[in-house]
Amino acid sequence: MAQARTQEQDQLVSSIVDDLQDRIGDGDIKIGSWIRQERIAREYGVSRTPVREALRQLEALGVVEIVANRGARVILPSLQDIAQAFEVRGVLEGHAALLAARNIGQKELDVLHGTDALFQEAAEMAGAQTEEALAQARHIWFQANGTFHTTIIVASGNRQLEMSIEALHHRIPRGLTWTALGGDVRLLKDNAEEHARISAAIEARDEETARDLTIEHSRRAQELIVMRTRDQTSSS
Amino acid sequence: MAQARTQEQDQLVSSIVDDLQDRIGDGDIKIGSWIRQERIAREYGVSRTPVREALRQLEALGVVEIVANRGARVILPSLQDIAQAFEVRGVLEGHAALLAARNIGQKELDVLHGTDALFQEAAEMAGAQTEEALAQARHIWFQANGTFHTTIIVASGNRQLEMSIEALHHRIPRGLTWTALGGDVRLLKDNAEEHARISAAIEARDEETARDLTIEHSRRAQELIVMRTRDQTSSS
DNA sequence: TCACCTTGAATTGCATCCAATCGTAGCGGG
DNA sequence: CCCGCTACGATTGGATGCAATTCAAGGTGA
Repeated sequence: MAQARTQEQDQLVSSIVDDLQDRIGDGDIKIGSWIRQERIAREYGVSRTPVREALRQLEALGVVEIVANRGARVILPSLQDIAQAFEVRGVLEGHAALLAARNIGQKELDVLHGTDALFQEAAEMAGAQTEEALAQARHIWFQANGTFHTTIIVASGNRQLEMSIEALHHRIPRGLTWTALGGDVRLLKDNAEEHARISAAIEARDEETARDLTIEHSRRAQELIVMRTRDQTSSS
Repeated sequence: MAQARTQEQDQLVSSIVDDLQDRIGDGDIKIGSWIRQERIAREYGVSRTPVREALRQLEALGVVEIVANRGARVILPSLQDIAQAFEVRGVLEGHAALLAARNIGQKELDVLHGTDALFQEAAEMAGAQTEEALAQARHIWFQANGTFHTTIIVASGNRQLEMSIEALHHRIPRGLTWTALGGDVRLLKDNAEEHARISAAIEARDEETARDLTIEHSRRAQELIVMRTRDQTSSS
């Protein structure tokens, strides 16, 4: 096992970082919980050294906080943190959409339009209301949403913008938007509509509209999340 | 020596990170140069272990790149990277200015206006053209510029925005704007004027103007830097 | 009963050690 | 003279060991 590692060269640390990030994103590692070096090291079959380096990176990324002599804990953002992150996200992705409207190529436009159908499909599938259909709708929506935003950001052609947005995303739990949409067909249809309108504005090379719609899109998600979180915390 | 360390608790790694960042920012460690773990470790009187963790953090911060089995190198951003970073910076700080216009308090407003005189002073001092006066002008300008931007960002009240901007700043060499201004009295006066206009817009609670002026301010700095860099590289 | 102290398991922080890798200088064959 | 190969120094990558710290449980005395 240690031998296989010599193949992977160094990417050991980065692969641990990526994997931990995924596990945190997927909820496998709970928000606010402690991450034990020894445990992670055993899971990956390595010593604590690379694990510690990975945790340091996650700290710099804003994913965990390291408390002296206590260890690393997954950061638990407050509702205000999340709301503010969505505001920044709107500004950044809005600008990405503006640039995308200017710079996007036909190929990427096709990819963008390809997601339209997926968003529709997810919305309709959620109508079935069965556990299974919802899970599948969730999967499709995630796929489409990821592709949609990534495509726009890459199409913007601004790598610094890309990095800033990515860093921001790492600081907020994944899947919040989907949770806020809550499988509500009405909301999902609206969501699909918003995406389609943004695509259209980009295709029409209407930079300002693409930006404004994206900001609005982010703000809507933010409001849903805030509302939903308030409901949950007040009803529990 | 190792005993003294037990006092400092853990902040060892973070203090190394901060210090290295400063040294890179000040040009003490050159852009594009390699950072040798052993050397840094000796300088701080520690082993390589905490140094490596610090370097991992700097990697995550986008300050250095770590090449497998070769070490850490201070990232050398291309002119395009810098231009794009300034564009993003304009968008982010523009939004910060907008929020600041909404949320700033009297105390912070005073701080902001306090910088007006400093910018003026720096501009006039640069007129002397002596080596000494320039160095002092540089110092005053840096002080004022740091205070100005920090105040606006903090006054925005959005911590995620603050973090995003800070992260962005770490990715571009410091002092570029000053270099681009090049001690030119005319440019420095313009620069002072721009700052004053932004302050005024914020005080007047004119959110959109504050934002637009800030974006324009960033764009102007970007253009100066691009021009100046082009000149330097073509004339050498 | 309760405050306070002690003790020990769990865990982290750092140092040290060894293996793996890279770049280069030197060497020999063509 | 040049190309390729090898050996070696410099350096990094990861494992291990040990001291320091934290937290909690148990014990002691008033």
